[in-house]
Amino acid sequence: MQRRTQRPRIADVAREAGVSKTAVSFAFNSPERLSAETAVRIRGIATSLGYRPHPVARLLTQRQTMTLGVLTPQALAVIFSNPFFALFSEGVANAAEDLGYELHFISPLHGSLALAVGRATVDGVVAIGLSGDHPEIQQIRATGLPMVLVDSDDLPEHSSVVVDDEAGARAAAEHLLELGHRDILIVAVEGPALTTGERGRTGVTERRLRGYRTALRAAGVELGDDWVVAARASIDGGTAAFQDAWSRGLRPTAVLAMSDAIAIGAMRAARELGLSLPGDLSVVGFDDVDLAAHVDPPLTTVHQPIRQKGADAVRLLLIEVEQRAANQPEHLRLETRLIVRGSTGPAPHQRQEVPAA
Amino acid sequence: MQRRTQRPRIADVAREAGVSKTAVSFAFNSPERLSAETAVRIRGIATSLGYRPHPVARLLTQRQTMTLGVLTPQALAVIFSNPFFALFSEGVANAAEDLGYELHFISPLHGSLALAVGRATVDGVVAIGLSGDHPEIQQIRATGLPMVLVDSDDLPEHSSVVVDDEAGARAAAEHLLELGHRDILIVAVEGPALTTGERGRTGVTERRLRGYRTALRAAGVELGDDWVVAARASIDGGTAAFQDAWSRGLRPTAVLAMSDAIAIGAMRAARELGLSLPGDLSVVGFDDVDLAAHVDPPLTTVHQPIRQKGADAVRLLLIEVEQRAANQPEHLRLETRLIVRGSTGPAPHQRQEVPAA
DNA sequence: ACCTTCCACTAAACCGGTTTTCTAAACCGG
DNA sequence: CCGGTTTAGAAAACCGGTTTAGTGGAAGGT
Repeated sequence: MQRRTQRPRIADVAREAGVSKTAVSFAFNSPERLSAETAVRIRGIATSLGYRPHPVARLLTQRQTMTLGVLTPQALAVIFSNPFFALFSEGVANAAEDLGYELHFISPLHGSLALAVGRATVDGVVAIGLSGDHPEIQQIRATGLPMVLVDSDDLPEHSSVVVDDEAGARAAAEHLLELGHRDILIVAVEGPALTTGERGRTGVTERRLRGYRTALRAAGVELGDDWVVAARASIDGGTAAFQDAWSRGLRPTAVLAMSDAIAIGAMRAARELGLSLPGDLSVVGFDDVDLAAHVDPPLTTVHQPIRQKGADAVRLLLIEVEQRAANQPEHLRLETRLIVRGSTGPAPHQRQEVPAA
Repeated sequence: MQRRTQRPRIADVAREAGVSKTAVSFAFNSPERLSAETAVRIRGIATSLGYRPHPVARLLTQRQTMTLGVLTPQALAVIFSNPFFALFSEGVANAAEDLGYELHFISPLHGSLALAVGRATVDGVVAIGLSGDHPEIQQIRATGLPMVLVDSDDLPEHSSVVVDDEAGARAAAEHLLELGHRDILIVAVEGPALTTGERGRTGVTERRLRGYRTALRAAGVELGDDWVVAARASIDGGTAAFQDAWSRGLRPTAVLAMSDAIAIGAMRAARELGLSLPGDLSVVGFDDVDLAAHVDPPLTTVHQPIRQKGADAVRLLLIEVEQRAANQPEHLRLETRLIVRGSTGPAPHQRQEVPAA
């Protein structure tokens, strides 16, 4: 009654072949240390037994996993529904693959990101959207894992890659102001940053908001508190946010959206309310995902080099991973630029008076 | 000159605390087996030393990694640029996360998918687009790793999730035929299936092609060999393919594209050639990604439940992973359905005569 | 014939934990 | 005060490989 229907171990192969474990290991990893015939014979027996080296066991001695982690403070399901993240992953994957690394996605496990990081068998992580005020940041850093921050640079000891969100946002707002808009609705990405009030001054949302505000203030435009709303980072989120603002009586002539998905959702909501684009309403997005150029009307948006962020982050990470020296962290800031397409136009001369939905 | 600047091991903590390795292990994993004060003291010393259990070492004894692999025959960079895959990942991630599993993406390593699978430390894999005639399929199966196939069901021993591609394609073609189209260009997804001629009868491309052909044949429409072209599965790929067909003198009144991205690319190319949509050219896509409803004109396409495919695949995989019994493989076939939007319309009455670009 | 070198392979240590088995002391009822 | 049960922790085996440090015999040089 042997319940040993397990997978064969190296010792089983060794016994069957009448050699030592060492010889079997050599047959797989350094066949030149064995006579050709022995190596072939051992490998033959191994395959006939269905043996393959246990990947975890070999990881234990080879001190690296050849795997990179992508750390996300949100659930993966949220992340993958975000086209921004798909582009970012593309950049990461491209760089990682070139260098022979695989990718492991790390998201909060049982609610704890630190726990997930602690369990992860990776050589280093690229953390996207992890800011210095994350509640578990200390524990995460305590793992000692090489880490590169993306879209956050408030942990100077870690290399980072950010884009100039503030300048991009400012350009977006200035564009609308030049077109004569004064009643501008800002739709932010919902997240801890907004809901915790003054904390989280370091996130993407805050930087973009600061850019918008700077431009508006410089133009002498008053921005009412309820003209800044939050939305889930999805098309539906944008639709809901615009509908909500509209139903609260707000009648913007332009929308500054913090992501393209939100912008597209807002456009949809506006259409459903009978508004014409960009005649009645101008919309500016952020990110310039592939989608942006293909919607109707093509979306005016702030371009940021998303793929490159991913690729650069991997590059910086590998500097740290591969040379275990105490190298200086590097901080990259990439440019953004406004891409004017068809979703923005001159402000209507008078406040529009369209029928409510 | 001690070059021991390594991370602390469990033995270091044990020595420092004056206890055995066992006690340290207990302090972390089953503190109830220690007196409360001892457990607290040990954990305190551990943190002060910066100790955390080595994740690989603990994987070796806990016989599972709580990680699922997503196996893709193509490079990850290709994969992530495909909106279809983002949706699929979303479904996979959602299901995996609910069950406490993390995700590891496995793509060919140094050109070999089997090598990558062999090295991967996962409890099972979801293989997307891996057909039975993949050159390394035997080696991949030899790993003995639980595996669920998506978009392929020609390995009966493995559970699988497919959609009714053929019926969907047929519906798409019939829709165009009913609108009076007879000159229909088919743009397939490029891949091994097409380039190897008759081999690979099992892939998505072949099933869809069969659906198109069945409908056309039933309507007595002749389909010239050069009216089936291949394109990279991207917007640009679709643009290039349509331009190429046009420059070869083809003048279709409709396009059957095997992915939404290709369809959108073809629409762009058509626009650039001065065609109006759907007046001069009707286009039908496949997949119904989020994007499809938001382009101009909204894309008529074949909907398939992509997220659900991912979620179902994980569900089937976990049945196999968690109960190591010899359970029966399960084969799911999900439905597709045609979504008619604005990109299709009646065929122009006479062959159009538009100026070449 | 003797010493050295090389070859092909083995034994044992090691990677860093977990788990099983065992033991000494404390506890407990009668 | 005695035998039996807990309790708290230690010792050793184990997970499944890789790597280091040998080792015996054959070949080569003189």
